Amino acid sequence: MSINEEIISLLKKSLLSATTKGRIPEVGLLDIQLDYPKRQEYGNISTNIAFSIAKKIRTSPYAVAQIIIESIEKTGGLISKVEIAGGGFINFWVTKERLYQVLKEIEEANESYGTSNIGQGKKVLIDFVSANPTGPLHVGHGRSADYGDILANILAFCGYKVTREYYINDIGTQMKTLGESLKIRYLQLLGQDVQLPDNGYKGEYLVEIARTLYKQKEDTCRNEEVEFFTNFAKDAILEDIRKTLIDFGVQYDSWFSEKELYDSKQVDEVIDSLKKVGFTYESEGALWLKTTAFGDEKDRVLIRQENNTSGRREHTYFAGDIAYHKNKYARGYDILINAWGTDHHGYIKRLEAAMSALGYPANNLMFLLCQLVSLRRDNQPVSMSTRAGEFVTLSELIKEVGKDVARFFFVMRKLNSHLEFDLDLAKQSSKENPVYYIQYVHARTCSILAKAVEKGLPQSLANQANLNLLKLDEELALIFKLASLPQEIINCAKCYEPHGLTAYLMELAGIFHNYYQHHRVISANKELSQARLVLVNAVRIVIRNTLTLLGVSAPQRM
RNA sequence: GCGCCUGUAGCUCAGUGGAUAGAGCGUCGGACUCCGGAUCCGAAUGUGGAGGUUCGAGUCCUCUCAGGCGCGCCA
Repeated sequence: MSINEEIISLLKKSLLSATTKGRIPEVGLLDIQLDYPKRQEYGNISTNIAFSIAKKIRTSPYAVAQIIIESIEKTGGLISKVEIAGGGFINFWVTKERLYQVLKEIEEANESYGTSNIGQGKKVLIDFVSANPTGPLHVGHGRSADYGDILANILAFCGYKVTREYYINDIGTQMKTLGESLKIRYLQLLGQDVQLPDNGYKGEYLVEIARTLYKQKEDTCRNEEVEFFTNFAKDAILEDIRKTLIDFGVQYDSWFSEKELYDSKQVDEVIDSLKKVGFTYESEGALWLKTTAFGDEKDRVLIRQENNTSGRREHTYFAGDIAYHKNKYARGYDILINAWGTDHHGYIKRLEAAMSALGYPANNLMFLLCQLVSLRRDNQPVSMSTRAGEFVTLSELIKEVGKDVARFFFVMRKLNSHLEFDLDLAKQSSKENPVYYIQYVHARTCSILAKAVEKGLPQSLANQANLNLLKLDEELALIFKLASLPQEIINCAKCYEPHGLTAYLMELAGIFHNYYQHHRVISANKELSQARLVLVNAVRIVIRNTLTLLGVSAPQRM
């Protein structure tokens, strides 16, 4: 049990004892909130439980707090002091002995320190990035990729069974346009005077793909159908996307093709199901879904009006997406997470409506919207147009600032905030750059541990060292910070927000650097050195585990 | 026009309805015979505006101002 769990358990026992003795009326189930106070004089952990109880039974928070702490068990070696402050806050101080125990736990758990089981094996599908294969990933996709991957890491750490999935929109109007655009680029290479239409893909990358095609097949493709070019472009672009994501440290468990949903008739089937439940109708030559029945602003089209040029009735993207989500449910996931760009927010209602129409529970279908990213260089916003000399692709960003920096910067902000990526700061290799500041702690701890070996100090194991020697305030604060990692991770998992971990790392790094600056780890006092080496090793493990969750490397030397 | 999101320090942003609102950058001033100076210590600056709910509001509600995004039989 973690320290937080132990305190919650103490509080529950205390409340139970107080209510059975009739000192506090029965108040029903309470969600006990613990907090890490900002000020040292408020202890290690505090709770506002007395305020919530006082509100329900209309009495003073101070009186309730008084009763609670009188009923609290003070044996058990967890708490050294309990106080009431600020009119009803209950503040706890954790014993040194319990903190030393944490050092042992960290050493023993090693790579798995920070894990928990709040997920209880529930299956989660995270669908993220899923950019159309019509061009390279840009920096906005980078943020989604970073977010989705880190969220997946965190949920896995918390005991969920996680699948990372990329949904490929490999069919439909855009794919056709892509094929047409490539064909024109190819024919241009052959010297033909043909121009891209206004809606064509104008990016330089398609010219390069045309060159690749020419290298492979020379001029033998001039009479191929558009579909041939679509496939060639799609494969080349998907390969580029995959490679960029791997360079970024993001690996998917599953790549899901929209086209296969059509080929295997799953789209037709889901439309039949929707017809059967009576939520569809024909109008103006199209098939509509009555999403307004579920709170959408207007009804949405599933199958489009007959197209003049193709003479066919084509499905909308929406139709495919309904089949896709039905398929996700059918695969037995408990939680479906869609990490989308904020520009898709208008689309959420209609998809929820469709799933409700099919009878699926809406509450385990999550939409997490990722706000836009802007770049800043030389204190100026960088234009996001594809003008020459100004990068916009994720791949270029990785080349310029490095994977570690890019990943850390993308996750520093709350998902819902606009993110301004400061390239100048990102490229500084000094303390100004938070990534190096944190990685430096890891390198430093490794270096200290190596120095200890060099000096012939025996291998320091927590259960062999005399940890009682760690009694400085800085040391106890450092250990307490290490002790709070599992709870920090749980908090991130509960609200699907990983950015708290960057703040955690900054704080931990600050405490450590300060400690290091003022106290020698390895000194003439061998026993003390041993104890401090255990602490340093624990810091190393916590920094490494947290950076790993963030997809950032933990270098031993820098 | 309608809908969603965002307004917190000079800049970029944290901040589960709780205690004296924090961090990084930038600015200014300091610290090294040492286990890594890619480090450390110190200083200044405040919630867009108006009401309301509450014992308590940056956080919840209403209005207002400013910015972003969306409002296709595109995806």
